[in-house]
Formats: sequence, structure tokens, C-alpha cells
Amino acid sequence: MQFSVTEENYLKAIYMLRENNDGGGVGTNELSQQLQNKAASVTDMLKRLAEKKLINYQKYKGVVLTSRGEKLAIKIIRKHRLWETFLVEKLSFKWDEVHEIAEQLEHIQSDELINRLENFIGNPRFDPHGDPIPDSKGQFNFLKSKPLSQFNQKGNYLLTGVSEHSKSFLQHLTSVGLKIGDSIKVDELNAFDNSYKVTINKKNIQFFSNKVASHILVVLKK
Amino acid sequence: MQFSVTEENYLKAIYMLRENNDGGGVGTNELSQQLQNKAASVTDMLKRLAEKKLINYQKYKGVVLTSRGEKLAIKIIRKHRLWETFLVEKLSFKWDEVHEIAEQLEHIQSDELINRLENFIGNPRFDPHGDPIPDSKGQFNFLKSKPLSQFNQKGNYLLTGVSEHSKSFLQHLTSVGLKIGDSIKVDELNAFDNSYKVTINKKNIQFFSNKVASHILVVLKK
DNA sequence: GATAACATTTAGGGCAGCCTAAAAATATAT
DNA sequence: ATATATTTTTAGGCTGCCCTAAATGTTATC
Repeated sequence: MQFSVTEENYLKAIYMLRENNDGGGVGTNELSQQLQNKAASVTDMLKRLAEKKLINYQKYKGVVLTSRGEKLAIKIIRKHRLWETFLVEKLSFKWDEVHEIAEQLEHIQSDELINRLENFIGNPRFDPHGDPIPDSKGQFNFLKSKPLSQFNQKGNYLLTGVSEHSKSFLQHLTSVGLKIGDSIKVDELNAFDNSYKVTINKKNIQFFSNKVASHILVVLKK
Repeated sequence: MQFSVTEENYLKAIYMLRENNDGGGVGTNELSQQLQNKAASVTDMLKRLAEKKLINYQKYKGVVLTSRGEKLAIKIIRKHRLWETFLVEKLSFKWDEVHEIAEQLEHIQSDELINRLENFIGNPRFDPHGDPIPDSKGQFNFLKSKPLSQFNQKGNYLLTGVSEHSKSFLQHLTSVGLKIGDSIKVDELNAFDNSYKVTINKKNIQFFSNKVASHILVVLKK
């Protein structure tokens, strides 16, 4: 069965919002914000998706993906991340230039294509933003990284990913000299505004606002 | 200005049908057949395309592309052929497997992407079916090849392309051992049914029906 | 030139996906 | 517990793109 680009985008949005929302269903308002449309339009579509057994939906109670819907959502995410990797690795795009193009490419229908593409780019396990790429069965190789802002301690960290993909944020990271795989040493925590003084790769001293720190995903190095 | 996938497909269809139709505009019926929909739907869309100045349209008189419409059509064809070449050259698809996927990829919007892709695959001038790939300015490098069926003489020919891209036709050519660049010597012309007895690459003897010969594009070797 | 055959357009309608405004349900505050 | 604020749904409507059936224009035939 084939689904429209719009339907696929709803599934992806539900999947991505659920990751934060611990457990509970995703709200209509939340979705309309993510999808840049109105709440009434979302309600409309949720009914259609429920009929197609892609989501479980009860009026006023929010929405969760069925296993069928989740499989589809993961497949779209897989395609998005593989295309992003292709664009950066093979066509030399920068990591802040690929998101919009991948938003289009993720809807191309062909399993054969995506599997060959994966092989062509060397079966990467993470995309250019450090996000894990699920395999063709939908399995993630996951690292339990967290936002830097959730560690309230000095120490040495490894940058494994980012949770914000906007051009302006990615360009900011590039401008402070930061990329996936870099080390970040937290030298000072400012309790007043929750900002950070850090050293990147042992020599580059920078300040991160809490907002920046909340979108930087790290693991603590022992 | 952005156009819908449907609008792009209409422009492409008008462009491709015009190539045969010597001079005159393309008919509504003809288009509905190409686009697999009904004539009434075509009339509907032609009005919209005319308002957007992509075509010149007069009721009952058929349709021609404006220069704006033609530029767009050529761009879509350029993208289609570059993606087909990518799929065959980089992802090892066979020439009969790429058409449907390229029908989707041709609608991806990004000039930067298509130019980088072109460079990545080595600036090819012909796609896997022998069709010329227009450059980023819309210029074709054209060879004046014609269907084999239009030469009414024995002689030596070079296969430069095909005018039918269906899986079944391409697989037929593959099965008789024929690919772009092969030589075809016409040994006999059968006046009764306009079929051909030929020798491929100097050793492989085959028979072509007129239908097959009409979709094989060749140049006469001197 | 009339008539038949064919091509094209109009009229009216359906569905997907969006909208606004108003109503209903739920959550929050007092 | 009631009043208020917020979220969500319903009702009704719009546009893009498709359809069928009927009307109209064009072309071919005698």
C-alpha cells in the first residue's frame, strides 16, 4: 500500500514528537505546530490515518502510532538520514544544507533504491548530524546520549549529535569550531543562567547558552 | 515560482508529444492518453497552465509550450536523465529498471543538487537509453538519429538510442543482445510486413518486426 | 453541403487536504 | 466546586485534480 507525502509527514511528525513526550500520546496542537498547519486540519487527517490503521486515535486523548505506523515512520527517517549522508559524503554538501533536500528525497518510493544507496555510501550507522540510521528491518543502533544541559557537572564529554537541525544552529556550531566527534570539556557551570564555559578539543574556549547546550547531544567520557 | 508534480508532468508530456507532431499543437486526447487520465481532466489543467503562462492554449486548437514552459519541461527531462544515469552508473541498476524511479526523482527541487549530481557522475552527455542530456542552460547536444524503420535501405547502422522506455521493450533488446553503441547491419528488408533481418555486432543474426525497428534510433555509418 | 465520426469542452460532482469560526471537552485556578 | 483558560473537535467551505455524462466543435465521408 502506498501513502501520500502528506500522510508520511504526519507519521514522521508523530514519531518524532513522541520521543520527547514520555509515554503519553501526541497532541493535536503540538502536531499542527510541527506541521505548520491548523489544529482542525490535523484532526481531519488523524481520522483518516486511524481508518488506515496507522495510528490509534481517541478523541481528545492524543495519538500514538500503531506498529504498522511506526514501521513506516522509521522507514521514512531511515531514508531521510541515508539521503543526507549521501548528499554530504558524495556530493560535498555541508551539514547545514541537506535537510530540505532530504525532506523531499525521503518520500521517493523504492526499497531497492534505498538499499543500494545505503550500500553505495558504505552502510553508515550515523548521519551527518550524528543521528542513528535504522537498518532495513527498522532497528536502531542506539547510543544513550543526552543533551549537555542535562548533565549538571563539569567533566569531559564527546559530541555525538544534535537535536536541532536548523541552518542557523548548525552554522553556529560550525562557527565555534564544533562538529560530531569533537571533545567538549565543561570548565564552568554558571548557575544564574545555566550557561557553560567549555574547552573544545583541548584548546578552543567557548561559552554555550543553555539553549545551545540543550541541543547538543553528548556522552560522558570516563 | 514552484509547480506541482502534476503540472510538471503535463509540461513534460506536452514537450515529448510535440517532438513527433510536426509543428502543430498537441491534442487533448493525445495528452490524456499519455497521462493516463481523461480528456476532460486535461482541458481543466490546460486552462490552469495557460493562466500561469506556461502554455499557449486556444480551445479546440491544441496546445504549445511557451518559452517559459519549454524551459521548465527541458529542466525536468534533464533531471530525469541525470538521475537515470546515476542509478545505472553508480547504483548498478539495469537500464530497464530505472524509469519509474527517475519519474519520481525528476521532481526533486534543487538546482544545486542537480548540478552537483551531474558533476558527480562525470558530466555525461547521454543517458543509459542514449537520450541526450540537456546542459544547465537547456541546450541539447543533438545527434540526428532516426528510427531504423525510416531508413529503407540495407547498410551499416550504429544504435544511438531508443524511443520506447518500457521494461518489456528494453528487456527484449537485452535478450537479443543489443545495447547502445552496438552496430546493426541490415541484411534484408521484407517488403511485405516491413520487418528486418539484421546482424548485430557482425555475428549475431536477428529479426526485427517493424514495431521494434520503429523504436530503435540509429545513425547510418558511412 | 449534409451527415457521421471523432475530438474537445462544459456542467456537475467527488476526494484529499487545507482553512475559519463556533461548539464541546478537558485542564487549571481559585 | 465553579469559573476560566486551553485544547480539541465539528461544521461548513475552498482549491487542486480527477471523474462521468452531455453538449458542442471539427473533420471526414458521401
